[in-house]
Amino acid sequence: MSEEDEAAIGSDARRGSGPGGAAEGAADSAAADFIRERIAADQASGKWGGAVRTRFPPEPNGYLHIGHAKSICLNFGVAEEFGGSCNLRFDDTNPVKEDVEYVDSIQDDVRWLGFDWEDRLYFASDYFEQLYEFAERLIRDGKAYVDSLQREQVGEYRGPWNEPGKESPYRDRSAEESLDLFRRMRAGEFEDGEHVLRARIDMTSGNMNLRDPVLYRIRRAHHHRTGDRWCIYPMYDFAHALSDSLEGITHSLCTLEFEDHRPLYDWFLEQLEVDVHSQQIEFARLNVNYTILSKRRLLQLVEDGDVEGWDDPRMPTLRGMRRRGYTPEAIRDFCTRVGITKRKGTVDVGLLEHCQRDHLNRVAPRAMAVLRPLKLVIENYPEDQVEELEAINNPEDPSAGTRKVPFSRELFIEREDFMEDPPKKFFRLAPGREVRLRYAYFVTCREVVKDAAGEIVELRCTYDPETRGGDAPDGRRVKATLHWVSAAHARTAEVRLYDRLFQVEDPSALEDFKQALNPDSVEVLRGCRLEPSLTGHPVGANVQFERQGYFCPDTTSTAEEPVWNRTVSLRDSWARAQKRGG
RNA sequence: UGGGGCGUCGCCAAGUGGUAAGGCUCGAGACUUUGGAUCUCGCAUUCGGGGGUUCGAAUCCUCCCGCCCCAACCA
Repeated sequence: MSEEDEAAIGSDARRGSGPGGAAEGAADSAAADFIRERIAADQASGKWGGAVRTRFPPEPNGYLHIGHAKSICLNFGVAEEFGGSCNLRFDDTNPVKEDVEYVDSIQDDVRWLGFDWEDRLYFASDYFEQLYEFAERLIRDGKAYVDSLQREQVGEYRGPWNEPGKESPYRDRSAEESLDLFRRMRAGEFEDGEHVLRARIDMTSGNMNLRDPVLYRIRRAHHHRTGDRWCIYPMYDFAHALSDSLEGITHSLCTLEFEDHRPLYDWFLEQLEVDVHSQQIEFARLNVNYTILSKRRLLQLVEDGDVEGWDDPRMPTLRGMRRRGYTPEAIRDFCTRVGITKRKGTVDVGLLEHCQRDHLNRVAPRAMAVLRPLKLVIENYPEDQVEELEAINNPEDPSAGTRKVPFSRELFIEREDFMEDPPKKFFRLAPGREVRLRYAYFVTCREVVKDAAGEIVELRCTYDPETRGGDAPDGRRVKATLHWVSAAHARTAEVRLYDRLFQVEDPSALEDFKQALNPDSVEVLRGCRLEPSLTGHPVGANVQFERQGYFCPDTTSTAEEPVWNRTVSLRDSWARAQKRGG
């Protein structure tokens, strides 16, 4: 979106390079998708005078999710790449479902994702007066009429796919009569549902959208922007096509289910002889396995309390992902890697996770945190001594520098880093075995202390003072390096580990998608110990807990009671090997 | 059943008549003070199927099969 970015948009700067020079890790010069090819062709042929104007047209009836991100990246991305612009337009033609809560959150989410519509914020409702004029014109031209059939009758007359529909007895109403009725509809003289304005197209068309589609319905509902000024509201097809035209949209990109609406879209623009006949192009919407991307169903989860809200970290909403710690860079990278085609498919969440790890690996500072603490006492380490050991903040980024981490006689290590009776390939701590404590010393386990119940409560170890920093002067090697935290200096925190919200790949295929909800989608760990440098870490700021994953403080986190979310775990080849081996 | 689309590796996805890119996943190895990262190597004789055209087809023709969307006064 910046000037530099636009300047950098060469003929093949198709992918990646979102705002802020985002997706560096993404494919460099990948082939353009069919939409970009088409736009490039239009630009080359001089159609539209080389202009490219797109729009992202959400209906403010829910929160944006990862599926919308694909569309946002496409629309804003294409505009940016071709030196055009992208509008943010709310498709707010159905007041009973829409709310300002959503228009606010949507703007916030689009901005967070990294896109800027500058002063081009529009609402279909801003065009209500113009749309009304267009409607009157259609009536005057004999291309639309007021129908007074009952709602159910309209459906019956439309007929089934395989037979032609029946024309409404009101279809031949004179233009004058229809015009009068339509004006009175607007004036509020009729009850909801009493009349409807329909286009006069073709009741025998194989395309149901052309069987005299409804243009306006009477709906006495308070609109979030126009209040009670209107009691008739335009339908999507009519409003959308004309809003696009009014805004001078050159390429109107939408999802596949609108493919057979295109003839209707074109019909409106042709009949009304508008200046700009926008081109609608359809692409496949995004699907991700183990989740659900349906505003209706997501709303249900929220309303039924299956999740904490729209921003629950397990939700595929942009809000939820943001709270969980997902970054705009990763989401944008994901969207470009997924591509744009007309094939419906389902992308593996693994790709999303990979994109997130890829980004965070490069930018997230490292720290040590023990999630399931096991006390480790170094018997030969001085009782009251404390050393400040130097640790690297990010091995992938030398400029991130180093920090000091306190080390003392009593530490905590991860419970799963010790096994009393280790299997063959287990390299971590075990009785009599020596391992390295990261950035500290080599320690050897001398004794395992258990409580009455036989539970391991403490490990007694000895350390080798010669190995300070983590290297043995005699060249001695260890097979494992463990993270740790000094017991006296550690900060206690709650950590939430998230797993997929659903346990089946395609919950929407089920009769009741809720049956597939994963009962273990969140595991709350209390009493976790964090290294002191993490104290007061800002909400949402990502850090890698070494050997474990990427985490960030939750929105509910406070200085007194820190709460961290795991965004995504690190790849764990040990865990995978174990799983594989049964 | 009428209309509109889509079928290339487990998942995405290039390919547009010249002899199957890439990413993710997965497997093997190297390296490693994160069993992370990185690095090497491997992973479709075959493009939903059958015919045909052609010196040559995933790409052209043809027939068939499969899947998705559409009968809201939702978007």
